[in-house]
Amino acid sequence: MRLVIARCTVDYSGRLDAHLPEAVRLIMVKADGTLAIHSDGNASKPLNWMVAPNTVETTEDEWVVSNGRGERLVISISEILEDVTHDLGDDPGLVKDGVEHHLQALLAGRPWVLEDGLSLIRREYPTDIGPVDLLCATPAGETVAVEIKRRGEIDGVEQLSRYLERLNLDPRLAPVRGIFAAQSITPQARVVADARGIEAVEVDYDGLREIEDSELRLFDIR
Amino acid sequence: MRLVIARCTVDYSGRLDAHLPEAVRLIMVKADGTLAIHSDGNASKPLNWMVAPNTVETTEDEWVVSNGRGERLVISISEILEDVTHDLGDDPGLVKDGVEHHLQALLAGRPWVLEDGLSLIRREYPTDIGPVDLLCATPAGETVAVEIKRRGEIDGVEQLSRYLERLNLDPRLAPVRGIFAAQSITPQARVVADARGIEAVEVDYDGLREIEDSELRLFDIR
DNA sequence: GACTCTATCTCGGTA
DNA sequence: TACCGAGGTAGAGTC
Repeated sequence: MRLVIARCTVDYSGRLDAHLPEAVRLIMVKADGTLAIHSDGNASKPLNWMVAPNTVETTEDEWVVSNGRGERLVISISEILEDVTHDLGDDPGLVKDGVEHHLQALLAGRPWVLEDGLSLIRREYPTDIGPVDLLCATPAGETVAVEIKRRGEIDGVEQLSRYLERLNLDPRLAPVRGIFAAQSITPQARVVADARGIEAVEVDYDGLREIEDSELRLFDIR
Repeated sequence: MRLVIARCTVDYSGRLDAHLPEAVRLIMVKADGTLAIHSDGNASKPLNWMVAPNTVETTEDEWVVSNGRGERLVISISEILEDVTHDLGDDPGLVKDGVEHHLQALLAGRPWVLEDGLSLIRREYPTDIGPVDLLCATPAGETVAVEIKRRGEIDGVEQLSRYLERLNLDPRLAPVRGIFAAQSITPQARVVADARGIEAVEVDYDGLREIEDSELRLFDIR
């Protein structure tokens, strides 16, 4: 990684056109060529950037970064105040916990916590407007579509409504009803779900994870 | 701005839980306290971050960043390889061109490119759930609501549907139909638009801008 | 402060 | 590769 602090102007042309007047900024260049220009205040995001894969050509007072999709970033440098380079090596990467995907995996393994007797048909059941998180069946042979969110808000209920609309066009599945599952559900989302005949269920993520842990210990499969 | 390159581990707890094993990384601290941790590859985004307003407490081998919303970032430092600080001063800021707002301005000036004979009633027509991009009229006196996006995806059709629902409650306007305009429209968005009786129109931003340029030259009003 | 919407969104997954 | 959905979305604007 190379870090340069310099007085510069910047022009970007690509997905839009943008210009930065002269000022002192940080230019960060990563090992893969990804480049970002940061100011000191008022934003965690860079002012300008260009992600790899790209080409960086540097002369003393001008850097030209371009890529294969017609984007071009030109940095004109009038003064360099700092210029350091370090090899950081590979990063072992981030371990995340608590995201929607993990919640989906937990519920796919035990759909009966959403409704007694429910069993999984498949995860990510495809429709022509995108995949349904879980498609399940009741003991009576009904079909149930489940949409899972970490935070249950109105757009999630609308997403499930769209899926139900499409699924109910399929005579092999219809009638399909919906369950909206989330760690927390806003009152507004609950109102909309009720109005559409969709059941809204809050699930206890930490509780589910503990159950999973104890099951794993029980069967000694760690 | 302070730039530290250090061997460290990181733990974040807040909107989710995340952990970074030990490795060499860049820690960037901006003047307002905004902090970001970058690796050298595979991402333009930081691995972890915490935006201002926050509190940063540093001891020699541990930095604790916390904010008022229960988020907490702990950096355990085992070795510092670089530590530089520069005052970058205020940044004059970015000038942009080519975003949705411009597309809206261009289409407001010539709505007939969306549909023959269409004329503008007003831009940013207010409803109680937000402003409609363009409200237009046909020669026959029909009302048409236009939603404009750079990229036309399902969310945009959903947004227009909500506006149409509200607008059709107003007896002075009803019936109102919709046009969904974007530089590109996904097949899924098109399916949903069709199902709702909304017309989906792809528009050519560069072409529109050229037409505008030639009109300006024609009337010599530059 | 709460709500809404845009974004050079970025990023990961999948067909 | 293109497309689609999630995101600790971030950030700006409005009320």
